[in-house]
Amino acid sequence: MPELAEVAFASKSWANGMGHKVLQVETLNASRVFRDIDPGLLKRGLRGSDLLESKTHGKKMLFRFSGNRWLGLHLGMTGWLHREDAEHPTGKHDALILRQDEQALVFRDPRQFGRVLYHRDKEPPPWWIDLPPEVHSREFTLQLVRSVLHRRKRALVKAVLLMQEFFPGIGNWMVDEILWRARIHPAERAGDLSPAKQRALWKETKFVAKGALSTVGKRGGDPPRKWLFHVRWKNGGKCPLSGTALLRETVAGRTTCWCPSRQRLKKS
DNA sequence: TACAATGTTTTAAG
DNA sequence: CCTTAAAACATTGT
Repeated sequence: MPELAEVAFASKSWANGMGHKVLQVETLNASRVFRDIDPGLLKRGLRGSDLLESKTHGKKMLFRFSGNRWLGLHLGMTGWLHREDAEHPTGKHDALILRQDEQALVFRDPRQFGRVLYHRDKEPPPWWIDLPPEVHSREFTLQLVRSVLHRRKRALVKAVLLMQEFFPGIGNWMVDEILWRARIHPAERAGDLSPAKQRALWKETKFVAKGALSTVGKRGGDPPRKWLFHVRWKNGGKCPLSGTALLRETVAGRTTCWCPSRQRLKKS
């Protein structure tokens, strides 16, 4: 589920826990989400500390606790945050539970592609510095997009949009939404895009990111009505703009949906 | 049964 | 060393 806006929304599930002490920590030690850290260290580190602040960047989440403790989370493919009752019984896929007075803050991830990081230091963790500009920020410039498309000129544009070091937070459905709006075929080579298409890619990336954040990011649920999102998940959909039957095929290893009349592949 | 699922990392090859 | 493509990871639902 989680791309840019879903991550922003999910992080709010723990908002009620801000300013409250963590009384107990439970970790599902066998879960692959702990592949980078010792869950025992995390457990001892967070017990007794206060949850102070949360941030997101792309698909990454960072939680700051008292005592110079930091928790990093990535939701992977099936991860999500939940706020449960204080008496919440530990579930099968509850990888991490922070138990507070009034509630239990849960990180649940059945498929375990998510990730838990822990850091203890006055300064933010090393994995939270030197992050690329958010795609909805002023620093995400046309010039930056052009240089990325040039550096990855032989790769398919679909694959390039999925690279988190350049387009943090953009995931599979957002790429399809962006390319559909920009009228770019997903299997086009990044270096083959005309200057006009490069600009369209930049502009629609910002549009989709901001649009998703102001809808999905605020209230959860779905993006606006006329978006490709609503028709991209199964075969038989029609383009909301042209009415053409949409195509669904694997491009760059991911299921991809596009409109063959709006998004044409330049013949080589 | 077999395949696909809103993601990253590792491995291999060029 | 850089770039690109494919496999791997683990579970659930259709």
